[in-house]
Amino acid sequence: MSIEMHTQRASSRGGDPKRSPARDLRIDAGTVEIGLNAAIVAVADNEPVALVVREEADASGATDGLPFGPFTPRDHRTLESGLRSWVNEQAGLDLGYVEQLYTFGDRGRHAEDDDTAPHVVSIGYLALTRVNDMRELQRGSWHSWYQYFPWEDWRKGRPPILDGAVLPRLREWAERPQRPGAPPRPILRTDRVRICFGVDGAMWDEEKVLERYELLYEAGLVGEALRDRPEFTPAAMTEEPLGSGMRFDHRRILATAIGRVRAKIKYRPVIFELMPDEFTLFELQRTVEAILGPHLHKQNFRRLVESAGLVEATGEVRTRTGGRPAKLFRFRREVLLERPAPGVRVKANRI
Amino acid sequence: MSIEMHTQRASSRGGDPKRSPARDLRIDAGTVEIGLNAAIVAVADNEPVALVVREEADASGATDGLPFGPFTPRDHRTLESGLRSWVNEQAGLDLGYVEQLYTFGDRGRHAEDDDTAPHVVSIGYLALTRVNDMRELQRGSWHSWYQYFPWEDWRKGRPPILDGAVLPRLREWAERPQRPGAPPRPILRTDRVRICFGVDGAMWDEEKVLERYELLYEAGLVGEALRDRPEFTPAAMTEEPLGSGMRFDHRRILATAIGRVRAKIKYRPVIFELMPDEFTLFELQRTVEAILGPHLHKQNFRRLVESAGLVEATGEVRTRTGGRPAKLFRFRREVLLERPAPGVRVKANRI
DNA sequence: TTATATATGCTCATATTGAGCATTGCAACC
DNA sequence: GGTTGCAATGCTCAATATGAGCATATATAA
Repeated sequence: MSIEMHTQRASSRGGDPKRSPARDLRIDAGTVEIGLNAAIVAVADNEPVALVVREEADASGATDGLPFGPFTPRDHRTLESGLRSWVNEQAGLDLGYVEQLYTFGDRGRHAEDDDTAPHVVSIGYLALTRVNDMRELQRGSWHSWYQYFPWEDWRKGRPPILDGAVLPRLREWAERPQRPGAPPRPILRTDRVRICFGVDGAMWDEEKVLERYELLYEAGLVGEALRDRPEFTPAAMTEEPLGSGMRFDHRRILATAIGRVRAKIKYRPVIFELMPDEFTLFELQRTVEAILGPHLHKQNFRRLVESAGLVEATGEVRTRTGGRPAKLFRFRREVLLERPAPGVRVKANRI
Repeated sequence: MSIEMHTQRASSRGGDPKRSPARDLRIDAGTVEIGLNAAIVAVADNEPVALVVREEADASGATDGLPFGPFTPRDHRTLESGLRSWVNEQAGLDLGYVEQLYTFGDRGRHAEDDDTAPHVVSIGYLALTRVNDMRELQRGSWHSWYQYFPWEDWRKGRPPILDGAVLPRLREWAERPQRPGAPPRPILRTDRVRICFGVDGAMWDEEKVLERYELLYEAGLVGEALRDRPEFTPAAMTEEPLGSGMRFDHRRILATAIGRVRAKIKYRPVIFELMPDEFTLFELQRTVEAILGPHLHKQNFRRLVESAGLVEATGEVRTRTGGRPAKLFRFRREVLLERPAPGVRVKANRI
């Protein structure tokens, strides 16, 4: 490949005919199919959920996946409008808050089985929605995201699966001797386990969802690794894979989405995309904790939220809270027009 | 489009022959070309620079662009390895730190002129590199990024172009009356100008580089708008476009890159990707200021950097600083193995 | 009526941050 | 050789922000 690649686009547009060979090469080797993938997230009853569609099982037996569809530039001017349009068609859901997550180009080796099949590039999106908007779904259902990532669920304290399965098996993998003659690893496996899973003095960082999933994938402990990589034959995997698997690379996209939400609510007021119009401060706190883990001091949380000007009292109260009635609040949309609108700036890593 | 889009990928792999019409439709309408675009950033002599290649002029007269090439899945397993490989071929540069920025699907209307041309989706990448690594570039040269965004250069105080040209023309655009019968705007133009450009009591947020560029694009004040949108004829644009233009959507990608670097150095130690092995704390501060703007308190900056454990003294000193000799420091790589490695946590928005 | 549970207001010790003064040590100049 | 200028470095102090807990208010349920 010695052609001047960065001039190709110019030649295809500028109409310089003598460059057509380059253009043919490009179409031949460079054409791919774009898949738009949506991690559509809500919180219902203090349970964070994602919209999941169930299809025929893949090679690993996974039936669940995220809603997705191709990007058809003929029909949609932008990627995001394409996504909104087919989520609306498929699920009957009008997305509100949408943000792009990441573009994944490698789908694991299974995608290269058929050399003539077009390569697929997945663009992952995060959408946040309210339970009110959840009616009339044509297909798909809402699943707790912790079903796919049980080690991420710290709402009842440290999840037992960590010490029961995840860490022992990761340690075995980390201490497995290297093949003789293999190059030394730039970062030790034990260090990677320590940083990702917060052991040996390191802290658990709830935002490292993707890093943890990818480490488990590399260690062959999740179903997708079994499916994608020949060295992990079913025989080699005598124990249960960790968490429910998903088709394609959808669990990776969901992991990216969870990590992004966890990071973003701390510095942008996106938590309110998940709340009904009116709510009590404790309901707001419970929603934050459903996403981050339950480590918030109640009084300080209200001080934080109120002093940042994120909410205003409606004047109403909610009774039947189990105790004293709670004032109702609504999101102060004006903060979006003020200084860089803050999120609920709860400190990361207080676990 | 009422087909079940999210099953298509399954059918193309699972081999359900009766679905081939859907597959044909997809290939016909859904195939695109992937362009990998690199914003390769360095800081030389306290000037933040990006690698720019110069080609034939486009419709707006722009000759500068970012290095880019197509993604050829046949040759490269991942998007990032594709990027690294052709940056190496084209520019003779071995990239170190690379991170994906954003995937842009709409290139403005000029891309739809030729209906048979494949649609291009641009995946933007940010790469950080050192001046030492800058030798032996086969093509391209380093340009100050403020050449393309003069309103972002606060190193000598508030840039004059803001009050001299940018804001007057934006205000004229914001106050221009709407066409009768047009739907009311969800956010007022004046509010958008206020938030993006920090006027009327709002604060200048140095991270909103992309938002500012896109507002100027929408207002028809940058060359690319002239090129892409028929309503901005050259006749309608009697004044100079703002900043140097770039080909395709490359200035948008560079804007994304600048905003990302400015945000990221505050919470991850990526600034050291731009530093030589040994440096004084003031050199480090100057590099941060080249990127963010010059608003750092020298003593507090050292306290911050040293107490975060980001650096360690080498034991050497640098003389000829103009005053007392300065201790030399190096990056403590170990922080990457400690708690979530922090950046230089200078507060945003102190301007 | 009392027990109980939550809502909410308030205090206080501690950590972090912003700003400035004081001192040190090389280099250039007389 | 001393003096002066300049940047490096050390240190203080007030203002805020943060983490934790005590105290009180007001519902519902037994």
